[in-house]
Amino acid sequence: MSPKTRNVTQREIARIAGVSQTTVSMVLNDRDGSNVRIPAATRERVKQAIEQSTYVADPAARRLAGLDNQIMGVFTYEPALSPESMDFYGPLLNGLERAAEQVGCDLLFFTSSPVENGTRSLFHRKTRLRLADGCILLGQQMDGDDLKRLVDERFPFVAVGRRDETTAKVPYVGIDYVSLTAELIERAIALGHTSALYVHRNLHSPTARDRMQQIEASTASGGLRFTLVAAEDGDLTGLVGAAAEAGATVIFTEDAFLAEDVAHVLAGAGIEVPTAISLTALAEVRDHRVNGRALAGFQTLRLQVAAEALSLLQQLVTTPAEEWDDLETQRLLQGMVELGETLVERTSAK
Amino acid sequence: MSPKTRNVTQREIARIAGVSQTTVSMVLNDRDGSNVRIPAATRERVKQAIEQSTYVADPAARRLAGLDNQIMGVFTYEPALSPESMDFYGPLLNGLERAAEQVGCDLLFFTSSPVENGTRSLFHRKTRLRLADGCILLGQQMDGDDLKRLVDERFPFVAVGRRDETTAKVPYVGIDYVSLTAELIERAIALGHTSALYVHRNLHSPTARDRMQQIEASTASGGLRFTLVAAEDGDLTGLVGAAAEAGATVIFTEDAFLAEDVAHVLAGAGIEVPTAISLTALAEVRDHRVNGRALAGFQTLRLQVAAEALSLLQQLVTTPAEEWDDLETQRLLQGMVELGETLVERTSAK
DNA sequence: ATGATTTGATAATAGGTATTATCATTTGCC
DNA sequence: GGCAAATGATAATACCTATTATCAAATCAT
Repeated sequence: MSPKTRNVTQREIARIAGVSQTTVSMVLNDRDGSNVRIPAATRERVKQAIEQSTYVADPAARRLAGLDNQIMGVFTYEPALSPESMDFYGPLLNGLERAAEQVGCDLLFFTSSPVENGTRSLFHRKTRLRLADGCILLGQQMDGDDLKRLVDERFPFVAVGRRDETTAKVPYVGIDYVSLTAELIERAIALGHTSALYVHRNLHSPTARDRMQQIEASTASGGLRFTLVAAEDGDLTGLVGAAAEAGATVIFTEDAFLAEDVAHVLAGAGIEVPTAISLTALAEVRDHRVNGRALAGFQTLRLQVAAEALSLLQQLVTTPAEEWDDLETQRLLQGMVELGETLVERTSAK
Repeated sequence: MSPKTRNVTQREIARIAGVSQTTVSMVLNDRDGSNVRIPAATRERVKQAIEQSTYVADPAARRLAGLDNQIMGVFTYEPALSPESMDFYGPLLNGLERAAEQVGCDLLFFTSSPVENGTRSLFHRKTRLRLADGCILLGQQMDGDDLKRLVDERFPFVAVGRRDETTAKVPYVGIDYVSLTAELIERAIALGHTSALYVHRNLHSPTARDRMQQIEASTASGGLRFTLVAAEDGDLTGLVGAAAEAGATVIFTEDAFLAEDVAHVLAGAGIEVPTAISLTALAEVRDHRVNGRALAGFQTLRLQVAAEALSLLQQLVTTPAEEWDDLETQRLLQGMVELGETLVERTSAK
């Protein structure tokens, strides 16, 4: 068995071409100036030597020397590749992969990140974060301390989803839920609805606040009157009663799964969607169906969000930290309202 | 705005604890021997300093010094995160993620790898392969040159799926399709079948040969007589004729999708599955259904395959290349036959 | 008391790349 | 011919960690 083959280095190339390691580096990086000059002949000789060999720059050495490596970290606060997560992460990861292939960069998934005192943390004692040029953060809920520290350390990163709750200015790419919610409420009003239910889980995430803001605004301005129904861990008793009491003719839910649950509970009470009552999610609906009908809601173009996030991240990486303020680092993409077949004209008046 | 914070290094820790960088390194790695001794007092002082700080070892420097990093590369010959690929890659990636989290390692997806002269190559001029401790290779078809070079360079890697076509000994974890195929044929025989069709695509992949081997063996031994039907790009004209001519009472297909196509063509000819003819895939069937019935085939436990692959890879990484022969580097896992509801007792005799 | 050994710690170096500073040689000019 | 400037190339260094070699001081043995 032959001895372990050592990797070919610039020094090796230099030996072959009869120059110094410095010269090889200069040729590789097309460096040429008043201080360093390399005539075409020498340049060609070195290039030949490289071409003949299997030389590949050592990424570790490059990184140590402070250069970029076209490696972007990906951090998720929960497992991203499980079947259950696919509904949410799938399109994002798909978008990331496509964009990464496009621009020629690799993706480092921080699948380690052990659970420390309850929650996953990006900064554990063995984090390989610094190996990446930058990092994409995915997840509904993310740790405020992580975000703050990333900002403080001037580490290039982009969060997917709006994140302006913290004091630090967090770069993000998200969807404009405010506009979407407003638009869908408008639509319901145009269809003759005056009283609605909003079935939500918790109200702590930024997007939850976005929706709530519009819902409160609508109720305040007398556009569409909302009654809130909290569904703690999917508990929907009280739903039917609340609907009857409010005389609601349309139900908004926080997400598509909740909409399915709601439809199920309504069906149990003999209330048919959408003939008896309209139903719509204030979230991505993809191909969710209720009673065989396409659920109304949003189309959030997660593929584009992911691509935009990677693009922004690359800009951050290639821009010195002092000039980051010149970039638009907080970007909201416009989604689309998906009318579906479950949001229809007001039928039963009360 | 504060100046860019430099990362805290061992040198910095050393300065705080009043020792040398060497000592810090020794403490971190619990080094202690005849040559280097550190009294408990000093050791404690250094540990304190580290604890107080945010010190994290620089992975690039570690790598450059020839150490491992708990980073495993993942290479796929096609996009792995697209919805279309999910059927095949999904369970594998899920298994990888779980196993990686378990053992605390990160996954570096080589999503760059541009297309060079027709096919994707692991070894392009900017490959970041060496940044990983080892690499998992995924994909139905993989490049023989890549495999050979990996073996030659003694780079730790594991292929998912049997790979013994090449001269070099490729470490792999796969499913024993030979046993599964044999078992399913036995089952068909026990159900009274004597003549079968095998509908296949190409016959070049290793698993395709596995299946074919058993099919030929069965035909030769007079167990179950097979007639081959090639479905070039899904073209299934000739299917019905071949079935009639051979008097086949059961159809085997190369994969589940092909089984669905076959069922469709049969239905078009007024032949019902499984009442008129039995149908089974020689591949993973998961929750594929034909005429509302669970398709017969295999259960290949891809989650376990992925976990086993990562486990083997870790063994390779932590074992010097000279001793690799002592490990079982070619592993076949036993899958399970999934009887389903489309492989039934022979009905129509011919 | 003095040579041998143990103890505690560090200087020096490797690993591969990029950059800065430096140097020797050649060319240009009058 | 002699000095300034341009040219071609390299030595030295930084990046950070792990390891090997080295060294001074303290302890031991006789």
